[in-house]
Amino acid sequence: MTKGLNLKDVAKLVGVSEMTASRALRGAPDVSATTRKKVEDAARNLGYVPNRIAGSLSSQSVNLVAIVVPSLSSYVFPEVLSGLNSVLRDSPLKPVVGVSGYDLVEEESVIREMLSWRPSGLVIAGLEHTETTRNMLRNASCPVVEIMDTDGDPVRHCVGISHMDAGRDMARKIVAQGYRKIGFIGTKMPQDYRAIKRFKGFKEGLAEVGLTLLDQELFPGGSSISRGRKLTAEVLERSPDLDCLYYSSDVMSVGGYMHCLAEGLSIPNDIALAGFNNLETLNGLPIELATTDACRRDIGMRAAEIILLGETKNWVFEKLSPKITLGESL
Amino acid sequence: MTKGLNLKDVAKLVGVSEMTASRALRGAPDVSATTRKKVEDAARNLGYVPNRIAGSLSSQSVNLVAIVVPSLSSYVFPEVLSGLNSVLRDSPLKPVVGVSGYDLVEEESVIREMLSWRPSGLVIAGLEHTETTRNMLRNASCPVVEIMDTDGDPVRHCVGISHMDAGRDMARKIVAQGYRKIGFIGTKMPQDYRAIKRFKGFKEGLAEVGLTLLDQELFPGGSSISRGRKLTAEVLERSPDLDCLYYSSDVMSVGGYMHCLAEGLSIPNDIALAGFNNLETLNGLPIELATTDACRRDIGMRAAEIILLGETKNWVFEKLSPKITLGESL
DNA sequence: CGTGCGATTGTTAGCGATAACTTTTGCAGT
DNA sequence: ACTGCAAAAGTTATCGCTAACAATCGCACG
Repeated sequence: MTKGLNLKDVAKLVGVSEMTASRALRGAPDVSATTRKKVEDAARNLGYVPNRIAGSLSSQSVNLVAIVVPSLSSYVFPEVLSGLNSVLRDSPLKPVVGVSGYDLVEEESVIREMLSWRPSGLVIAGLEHTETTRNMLRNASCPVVEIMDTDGDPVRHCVGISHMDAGRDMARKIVAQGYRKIGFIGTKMPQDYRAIKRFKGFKEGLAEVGLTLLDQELFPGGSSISRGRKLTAEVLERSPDLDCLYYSSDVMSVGGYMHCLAEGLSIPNDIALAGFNNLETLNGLPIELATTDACRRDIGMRAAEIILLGETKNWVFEKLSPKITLGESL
Repeated sequence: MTKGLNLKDVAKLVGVSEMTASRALRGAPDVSATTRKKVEDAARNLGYVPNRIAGSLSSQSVNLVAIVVPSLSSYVFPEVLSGLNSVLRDSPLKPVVGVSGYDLVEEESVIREMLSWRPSGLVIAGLEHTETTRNMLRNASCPVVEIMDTDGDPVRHCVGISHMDAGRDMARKIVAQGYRKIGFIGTKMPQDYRAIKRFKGFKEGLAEVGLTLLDQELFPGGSSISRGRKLTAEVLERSPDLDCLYYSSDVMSVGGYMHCLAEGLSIPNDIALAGFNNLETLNGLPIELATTDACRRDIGMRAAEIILLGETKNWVFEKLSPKITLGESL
């Protein structure tokens, strides 16, 4: 930040005051067309890039929306971002992304960093935060939206789905399809609160008809097709009786499908599979795998709309309804 | 940005000057342990979040690194980010991500926005930019690194691979394996310059032994498994003679594999497949698909290291060597 | 040719922090 | 008790831009 090229240089070159140059470049009114053009040309020729740090400090406004997500290495959050983007595109607000790595302490530090730039809005995935984080959210002077999840106690605005319900509903569908020897395979298990809620809801759904899980595998690492395949192999090895597997993510269920392909298992006759998220990955597979659509894009869009409203007093609480697809694997 | 909670409030509460409070909170020297503790407690109790806009304007330094990528909706760039992150984690610098959507005009606007915050570094994917963008990059007072690609004319630092070479090398491998009736399937074709370069290099590689493509399909939309499957079906329908298909992306070749599964085609006997990127997706498949590892994580790490050096005069030009995996599909 | 009012342009005063410099404090050493 | 000096705390001046208010300018109009 050494290069000294500022508004004064542009103004001097044109022979107007800084104020006039400022107005011209911002497209503010009260500047004659000729002056505006001269200023714009000068700015372009000099390669002037406005200093938004100074501008924001002065105008007390920042055109940024902070988005904090646990990870970008899955198709889940990029699609939320895409929804956010599609709405923010038509506004002066720009999204800025931070990654918390499924770690509440890291999340706290990322959020503090974001808030220190005084954004016009803050969007965070999840309802679980450190107490300090919750305090920061409460004190923030911009709209704050917690997204993805509605099972809990939002600090401010909230848009998401109930993962408890999603798990329970899938359990009911599975039971309704006649499966009784059911297993669960989850990843990021201690850290991914939403996956835990689905797991909990799922078990409750089974309990409604007196069923319990025949087997389960809770893997601490992240989801991947290869991991899904490996864990499926392990679980089926030790519990060959299973007739249905519910996964915490579609990525994992695809891995399960790969295992079945490799082993020549027939789906859903030998084993039924169900995942979660309705990821794009499911689309080109030879068979359609059961899943729950998590409304990711909608959630992103609604969050953006709430930010644009600028409301910081009457909190929005919006619970979307995820839809289950049975496909051919249940 | 209305809430008035600033350093003065904290200082007043403790009964010290703003300067002392500032020093205490930044961990600067020349503050007694007792005063520091009092200030920290007061800040915590008030829920004070420093205003980095003011701080940066004053100190003329910003702890942000701007990263501009075409898209987050593929595994390609998140992995670059992960590499960047892993290096920046141990520094005071924070990554901030912007998305250009494979659009040079949008890229220009995103980069201008980023530079207006006077970051400590800028990382951009690709070597193709508008002339205005190139000017901004030249004038930027922070280190600028163009990543992913080395076939072209970098403005500043550059870390990447030669996609021309990558395409040519794959062509040679394919020829060496004995295939002669070769097709190509690409996506994002007018916009993805790197995919175009691979395609070009690939055709040159074939030309070295007097071969030309038997068929090709250049799809303007993005990659997906379903798209890969569909296009593979179309191409094989109209050109049943093909013995090998090269795709612009692993996502597409997986789609091709899905087509083969569904149609009962044997790989590589009926048709050989090769993709690009070495995405994680390839890992759990029943067979190992041929691909080129694009060194994405390494590129991210090297870019971060260059930014940390802070060098703005002697440009680094680093060309990494991608490795080809033949797998079982070639 | 002076008046008046809208269109333009300029001037002044911060925004909230920090760099650089100055002043005060605390206390060892004589 | 007094000097000397490092440690601790305070003052002042910006950083680059914009809000708010003040001053001109240009020209239609009576």
